Amino acid sequence: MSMRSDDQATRAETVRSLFEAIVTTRQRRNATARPPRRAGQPQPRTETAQEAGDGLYIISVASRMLQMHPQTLRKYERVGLLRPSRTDGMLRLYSERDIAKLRMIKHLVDELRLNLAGVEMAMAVFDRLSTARSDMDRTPSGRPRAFDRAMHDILELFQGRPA
Amino acid sequence: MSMRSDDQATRAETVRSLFEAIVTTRQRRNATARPPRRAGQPQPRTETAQEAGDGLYIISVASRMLQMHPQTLRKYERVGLLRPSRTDGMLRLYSERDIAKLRMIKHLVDELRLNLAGVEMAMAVFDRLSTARSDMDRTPSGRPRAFDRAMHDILELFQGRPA
DNA sequence: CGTGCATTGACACGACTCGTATCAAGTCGG
DNA sequence: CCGACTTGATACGAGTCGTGTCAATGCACG
Repeated sequence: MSMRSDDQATRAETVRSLFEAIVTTRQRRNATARPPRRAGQPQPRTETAQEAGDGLYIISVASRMLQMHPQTLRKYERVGLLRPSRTDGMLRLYSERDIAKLRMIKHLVDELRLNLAGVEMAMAVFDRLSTARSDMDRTPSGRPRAFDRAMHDILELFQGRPA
Repeated sequence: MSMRSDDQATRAETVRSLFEAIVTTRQRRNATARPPRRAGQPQPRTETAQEAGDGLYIISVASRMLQMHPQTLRKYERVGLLRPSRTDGMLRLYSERDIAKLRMIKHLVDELRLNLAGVEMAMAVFDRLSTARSDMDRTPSGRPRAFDRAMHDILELFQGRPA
């Protein structure tokens, strides 16, 4: 009882990083434009049609990474939970941030048993909270307003704002 | 199109009060112990089996007030969303606060299409937020801590805290 | 103190949601 | 140009949720 298995511990750690991943990815996207991809390297990667480089994955690769069915990924996009970019030929391209988001969705659905409406709500709440958090870090003087705005937004979410 | 029907307007007002009702009821419960029930009065109420007095309603009355099926109310209690008090004979007694909670649940299920797991999550988030709010009002000096604690709690909810 | 109506818990059924399987048509890269 | 992959659409099984029904029990009223 008092002993946590290693599996439990690592799973908890993974879960904790689900949400951090999304904000950090968002921050990185704003901060550094593109650090990797050294120019001199001759790109010895095999790079079949599977990979599009630079942290973009087509659906087969993404679904294998996430252990999720490709049709599930397509359905999530269909209901508006996600919007991966596309190639010219309309092939889906999942970014690292998309992957993190999908991992979070998978957790909310599989572990917490939320339906897709609940997932949408949870992600919206999370978004408002992390926005307030970063606003507070940026301008500590406006802390109360940030919280009040987040609370107001979340209350409106609960009240069924369509947008 | 540009004209909102009275029905829409009143419904929006009702929805806005759903959440307020819960906190105000909670506050009232803490503030004044029990103002009604004058001792000298001979209790001239007809009081069929329908009413238990003092803002307590048996299931048939509650379900009629809320336009919800009695079995639905029982199921909500069964899954842990609610815990109405009971008479000695195990009859359910729904308080005003229970009614407000049920109204909120009805909205989350019917309008926002959440499943019961989502309802539980939403109510827990709402609880953490309103707790933080009242903490902040009580001790303005500890504002940042209140927000951080609420955010931390909500994050843990998303991570699947069983309790 | 009995009689009739309401409530209790348990079970079952229909509608809906969600993940998955399948299909023909179109896309991609060698 | 060809084979492997992706696309959107459709269909099916499993699970959830609201509701209906049932026998047993509680409660108010005469």
